[in-house]
Amino acid sequence: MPKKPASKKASVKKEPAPAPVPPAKAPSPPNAPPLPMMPPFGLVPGFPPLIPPPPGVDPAVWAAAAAQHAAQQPGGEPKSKEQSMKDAAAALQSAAQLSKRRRCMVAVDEVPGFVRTVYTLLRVCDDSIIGWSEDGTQILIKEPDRFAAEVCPKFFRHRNFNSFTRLLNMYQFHKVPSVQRDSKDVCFEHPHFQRGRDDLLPLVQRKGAQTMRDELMAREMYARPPFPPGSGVEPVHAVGPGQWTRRMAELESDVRALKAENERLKRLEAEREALKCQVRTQDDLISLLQGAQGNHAALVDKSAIPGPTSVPGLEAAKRLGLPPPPEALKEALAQMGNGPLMMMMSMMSGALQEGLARAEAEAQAPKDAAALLQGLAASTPRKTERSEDTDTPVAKKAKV
Amino acid sequence: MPKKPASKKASVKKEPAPAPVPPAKAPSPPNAPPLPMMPPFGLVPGFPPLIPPPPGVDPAVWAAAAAQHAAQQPGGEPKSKEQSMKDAAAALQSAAQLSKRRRCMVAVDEVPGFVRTVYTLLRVCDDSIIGWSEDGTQILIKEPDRFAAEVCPKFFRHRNFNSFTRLLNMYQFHKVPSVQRDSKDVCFEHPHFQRGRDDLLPLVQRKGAQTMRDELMAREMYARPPFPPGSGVEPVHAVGPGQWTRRMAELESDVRALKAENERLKRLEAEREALKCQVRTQDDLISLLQGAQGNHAALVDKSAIPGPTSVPGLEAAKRLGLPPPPEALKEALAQMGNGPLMMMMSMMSGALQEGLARAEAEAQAPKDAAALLQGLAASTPRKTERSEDTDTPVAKKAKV
Amino acid sequence: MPKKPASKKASVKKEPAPAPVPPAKAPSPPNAPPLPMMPPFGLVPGFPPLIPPPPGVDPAVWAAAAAQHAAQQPGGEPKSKEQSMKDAAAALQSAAQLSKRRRCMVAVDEVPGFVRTVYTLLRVCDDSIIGWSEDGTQILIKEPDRFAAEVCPKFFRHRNFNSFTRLLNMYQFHKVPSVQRDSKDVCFEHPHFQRGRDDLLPLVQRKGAQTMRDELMAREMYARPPFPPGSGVEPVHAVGPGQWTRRMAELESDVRALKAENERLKRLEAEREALKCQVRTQDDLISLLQGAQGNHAALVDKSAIPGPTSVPGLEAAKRLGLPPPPEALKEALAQMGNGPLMMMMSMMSGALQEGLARAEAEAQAPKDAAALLQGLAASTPRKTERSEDTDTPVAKKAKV
DNA sequence: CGCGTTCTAGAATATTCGCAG
DNA sequence: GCTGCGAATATTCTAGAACGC
Repeated sequence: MPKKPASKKASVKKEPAPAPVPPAKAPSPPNAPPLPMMPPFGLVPGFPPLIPPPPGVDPAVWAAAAAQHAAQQPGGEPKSKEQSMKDAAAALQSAAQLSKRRRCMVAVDEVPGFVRTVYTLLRVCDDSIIGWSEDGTQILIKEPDRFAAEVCPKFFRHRNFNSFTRLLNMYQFHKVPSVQRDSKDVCFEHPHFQRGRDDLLPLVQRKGAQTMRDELMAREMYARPPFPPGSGVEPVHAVGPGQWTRRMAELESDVRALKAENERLKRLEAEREALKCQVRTQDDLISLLQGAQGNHAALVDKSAIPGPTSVPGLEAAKRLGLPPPPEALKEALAQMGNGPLMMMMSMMSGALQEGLARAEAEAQAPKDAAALLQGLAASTPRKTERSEDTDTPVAKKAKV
Repeated sequence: MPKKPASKKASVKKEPAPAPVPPAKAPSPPNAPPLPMMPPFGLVPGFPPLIPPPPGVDPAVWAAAAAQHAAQQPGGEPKSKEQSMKDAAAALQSAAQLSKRRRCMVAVDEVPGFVRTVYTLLRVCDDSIIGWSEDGTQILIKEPDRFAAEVCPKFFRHRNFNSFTRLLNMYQFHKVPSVQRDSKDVCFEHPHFQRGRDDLLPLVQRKGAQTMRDELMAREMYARPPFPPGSGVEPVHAVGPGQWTRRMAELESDVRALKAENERLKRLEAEREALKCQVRTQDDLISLLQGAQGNHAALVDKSAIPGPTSVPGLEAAKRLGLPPPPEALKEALAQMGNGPLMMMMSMMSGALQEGLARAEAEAQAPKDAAALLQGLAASTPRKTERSEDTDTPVAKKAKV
Repeated sequence: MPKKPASKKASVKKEPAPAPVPPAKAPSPPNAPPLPMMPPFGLVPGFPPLIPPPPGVDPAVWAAAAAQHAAQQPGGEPKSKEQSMKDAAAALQSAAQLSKRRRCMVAVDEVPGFVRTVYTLLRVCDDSIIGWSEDGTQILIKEPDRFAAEVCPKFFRHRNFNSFTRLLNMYQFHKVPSVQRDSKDVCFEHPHFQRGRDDLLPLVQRKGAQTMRDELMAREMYARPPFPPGSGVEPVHAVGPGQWTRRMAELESDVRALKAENERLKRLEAEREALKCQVRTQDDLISLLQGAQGNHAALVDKSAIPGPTSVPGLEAAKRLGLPPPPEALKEALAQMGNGPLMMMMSMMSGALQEGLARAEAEAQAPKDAAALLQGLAASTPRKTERSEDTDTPVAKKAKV
């Protein structure tokens, strides 16, 4: 697995001014050495030193510890615990994130962020709130309330004790029933989570983590599934192993077909896109016609319809904050009596009738009819294989 | 699925001190009524009132709005915006959580917490940072930086603009590219997220919402092919379907789903095809109307419209000055009994008659016509299988 | 893998104009020469010198740096940072382009343009905005906002921080979460991107770069997972160990793509649905217009338009006993050469025939005409390849 | 074809709620 | 009762995909 141990320690300096999470108040003395480079672990007073030579330690984690250490360096004065916790929390935040994000199919020996966070948390928090059990195999939250209110928000994005326990459970910690009935302290443990044993931390893994899962699974499964593309094996247990080859082939075939199909759909989709534009344009046109109807002079200039987006009526409706009721238009149209169209129609009908009358009047001559007929006959059939096509609709309408 | 909308309001109080996310400083005025219950909506100044009787409104949300309202009640003085935002944020925090959590297989008309949060956020936040677009259809984040730094932590558990956008995308919002290149403002929209339309909010749903979950799950479960591994072989490491088995199963499941999906799409495609025809017909009609109208007002020619409005045949006909390529119309006509068109045509028949009549009048050479006719008839290849077909219509009409 | 670090320096001179290496004059201004340097590299104060003989350095880049350096020579006064950055950006612009174009199937040791740009950027930009981490292993963007607004446009074609990070990710940089939760500074790192180590830059390659192609391929092939179990089977089809892996990967990739595609199509389908509604509405509108036209008062009831099948207009027309065949747009129509109309007219030929026939009937020579007609129709050339013959007369007449 | 820019989605972890044993 | 877990959303980092050059 690819690991990048190099440059790890260096990254410690990454946190120039750890300036922990919350306050901006003098995170670190300006003149103070930015970040002492010495091995950062094992410096928290009262706690066993972390293994000095971090073997497979994630650089970020190392950095976190360093940051915390640095924060404590100046002096263990007032903020001692306070500030150190803050710093540690901050450092951990990033460390956790780092290791996690980077993970994705990580090496098996990676320490989950949460685990690291809790581990650090135990070192920097006030013992009156949370700490190790005497034997160093359990976590003892003595004051759950304070822990939730004061500690949680510094290390997590919440202030609920339940959220903390949820994650503990997620990482396979288990609650240890308190001996005393009334005591409010809570106790958790994990076989591989022990004081001073951060070498075991990588074994504390999330429930559904695929960290090594894949590898293990694969190895476990061993290549059972992809059973050798038919050799002489399938026949034996026809149902079983040979299945794989067949399934594989089917899958590939299906995928090929689907791809082709989708290709076709995509093409059609493009066509649809054009259709959309067309509809939009029609919409504009209709609006225009309607507008012209209402006001002969005020014709909407089409040039005013720059893009496909502007649909006069719609825009107006939008601006008015109206629910877009298409009926409104229709109603309005109905009420206002359609000017242009009606005009046009009436005009047409008038002219037609007139023309017809005239034609009739003039139609005394059969020869004329013949001439007409000629033209007619010539034009009618037009390469239509089945003339019904041409005639039928017309005929029907004519009858009406 | 079981719904228990009742008891919502009560649960609001579940968060004793919502104490918003960040600091512990005075989460809410000690004396202020925790959560006034009166109808809370429509009180934010400057924004259109929400519909008074919330139809599908989640009780928790209602409570949240109430809280926000209450916060503003005391006085609109200094912290007006400030404090109101804070309170709203706090209330929303819990409300959102509540409504969401409670959801689990929710009814479709529930409003996701995030959506409600954003909606409220838009009412209480400084307009110089974030607000509605003019027409109320878009979210306009005018100052993303300030939004991330100041607003986000009040309504969410983070201060990253990206996290905000991620969720917007999750809820199917889409970014609207800014017109100006240099402007840093960001714009998002969702078809059902509009100002003053909280009745539409239930339609804004998360991507993988469980609404469909059931269906998917069922389908996937139903087709559980993943179990093919040899019968007698796997038991050994029956630990779990390994990598390969799992991947294979997933693949097959996916392919199945895709097939079904494509099937559906294909069906819809057919529908689309009909739509196209309809549009084409409409286009022709509009052209016609336009042309008629053109007499009066000289309307802009449709060809001036940028979009792909052209109906191949029609456009071509226009440009060529017309030799009639009627197939397009015919097809459309044939495929869809289009009322308007038929009407049009019937009406036009008159015009044609007139035109013919005139032609007749101009036809001074009857004999020529007759001769031509004769010649034509004589020379014409007789290969017409059913000449009646051709004649019939004419005959019929003649009878009329 | 083939590496050709050698010959690089030589190639430097390849770029003649760039005023390469030796802007000898005033190598370093008195106080703080931003970028003094003879051989352009390795002179930045406070930073370890770049390796004088740039091994994998692209000539163009080298030239770019030189150019930038030269530009600064005159004086490192006011614009020092400002101008230098500008120049560097400009130089890089071209350099990047050049080197890239030149590349194509690059050698493995080429430095991608973006990488070089960032590397340079780190030298010339204001440290308060972006800079190296203390240990020189990470990029620290202290003010993302300013970086996006001020620096980005100088080195890239955008001003979005996200675009920058996208590329960083593309080149396998990883984000290092900020220590402070509230701090807005962003930190990225790449194992081979370190201060003063431009000899490592060639190792910073784009994700899909062909450089690694080989390695990846090899590794994947190598990881012949599905194949382990079979005992005596593999040998048979030992064609390729990675066969199964590859096929599987391809399948999965395909399925992913198909899923995404279908997702898109589904979305579009929804859009289409809206389109359908729109079309329907338009249809109604057109019907309405027409109806109004034919009869001012008799508006078709919308409720009567259930589906696309109903033909309101026609029905109305029927019921109203539409005024016969209307119109005569004659000259108007003829003049404006209206395509659709002409088309219509041609299609109306049937109706025309009828009208003519009727006229004829009323005329004095019914039978003659009828006879002629019949003969004509029967003999009429159906499916005449050249419809012009047929159509022309009619068209001509109509136009007249 | 490749790269850069943009928008969106994937993938892993974190936080919350509710249920079951 | 209360621990452990499923399931949904939230947050973060990274990758996919479309488009322009």
